Amino acid sequence: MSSSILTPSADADARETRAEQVFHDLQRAIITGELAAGSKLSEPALASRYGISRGTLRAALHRLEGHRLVVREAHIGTRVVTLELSSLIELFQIRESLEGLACRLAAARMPASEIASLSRLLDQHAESPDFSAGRGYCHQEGDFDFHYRIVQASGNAALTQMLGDGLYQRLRIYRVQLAADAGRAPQAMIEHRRILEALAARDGELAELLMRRHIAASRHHIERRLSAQSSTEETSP
Amino acid sequence: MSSSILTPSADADARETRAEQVFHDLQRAIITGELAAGSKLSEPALASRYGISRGTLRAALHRLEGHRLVVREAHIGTRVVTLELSSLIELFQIRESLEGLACRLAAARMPASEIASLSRLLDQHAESPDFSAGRGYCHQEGDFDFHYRIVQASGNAALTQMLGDGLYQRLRIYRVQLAADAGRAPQAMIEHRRILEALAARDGELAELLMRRHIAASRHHIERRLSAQSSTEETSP
DNA sequence: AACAGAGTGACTGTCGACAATACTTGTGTC
DNA sequence: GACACAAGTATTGTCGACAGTCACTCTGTT
Repeated sequence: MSSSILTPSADADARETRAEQVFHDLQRAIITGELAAGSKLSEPALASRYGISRGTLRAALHRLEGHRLVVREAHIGTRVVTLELSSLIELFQIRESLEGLACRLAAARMPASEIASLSRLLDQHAESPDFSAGRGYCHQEGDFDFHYRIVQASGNAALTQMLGDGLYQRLRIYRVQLAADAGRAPQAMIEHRRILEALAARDGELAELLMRRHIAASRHHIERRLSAQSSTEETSP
Repeated sequence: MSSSILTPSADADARETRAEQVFHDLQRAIITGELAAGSKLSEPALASRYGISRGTLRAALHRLEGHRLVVREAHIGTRVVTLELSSLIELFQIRESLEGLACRLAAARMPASEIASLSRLLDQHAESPDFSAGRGYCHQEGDFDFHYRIVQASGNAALTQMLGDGLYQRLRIYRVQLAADAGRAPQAMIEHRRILEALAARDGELAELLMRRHIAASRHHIERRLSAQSSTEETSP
């Protein structure tokens, strides 16, 4: 089997529809901040930019709306979702609950080979230059890889879809733009290892508890970081 | 002044778009089973049936896809989601987790007036003829009203949207077609009252625990009911 | 000068038609 | 009789154009 760890996007398949190509590209642009949060998306402008018809572009926008990456209002237009601290906290509360569930399920069903593979993934992360420098890791793709692979191992397809297609995409917007997890990489690595140990021991209750604490700690870290950031920016408009 | 700006008759909402009207009607048709699960939705047929263009109908189908009520495949077509027991169990696992979270949050934030209002709602349910007859209640709108109002009281908008726009709609498909909760109404009523008591006592931990048990009991009830049903229907195709 | 209203401009909603792809049917061969 | 292949049909993807609605501007009045 090809050992490529894929993100759920970015497969430029020839059988892919134009609307799907544009959807994926817009999704990437929104996540990376290339399209600023809250900015309006003009249908004629985007259609001509991608060289497609407005109808095709609207299909892509509708898909983005389904993934909660844009909000549409009748006769008004389409805007990229805005990111507010309160919404970010809400998403982390949901993550805490759902990934705890995923951990409990994964402890019972995850194959030993997959557990070993995840352990090697953590080793790779620990050896990466980004991690050694104290930056990156958490707001990289890799962090979601660890979490996402546990979610996949839960065997709950609806859960995997709900987190992978919806929640994680939205969270990546925050991560890229706010660098929300900066400085927490070493502690997060320790917590990841402990979660993996609980999974290896087939202790679902413990794995759930550790994952909930891990995500709660991330949430608290972001809360402190953003509140401090906002207090130093009181003079800016 | 000219008295006839609007004819007050039969115009559902003039500000609602045709595509939105059709979306709501298709959503209703799917939930009620008027459109059978797994059946294919022909764009030309539906467009002519609603008297709209195919482009407009496609917008409605895209919104249904976003709500996970239909699945679309490029160059193949659109089908109503199929309901399988395994998926139903998955959705209940997610509900158990998320509504437990909602209960814990609601215990801290729910206004006393809303708790009193919910108590009166349960009284109404208990007095309804459907409940006394031992049928209904649970797979009525009212059951979701109780649950949904707790979710709303959690104050987590993302959670409310995730459950209300997504999960509950899909669950209603099962409820309508399988009458999954038949016979459990009295027990469910007792559990609802205990959850409400925990909320009134501001005991978030207990409220979460009770809600999780309540939903788990529903899940077990459905599992037993459907396994028994499938064993008696072995002769049917 | 400030506010209200009409007019203009742009954008979104909707439509019908054309092209590309998938499914169906009929035929021929083994 | 069954299977494989090819033509035909139906359905989906895409496009350009028209109509309705909203936002902005400019003018006129108080």
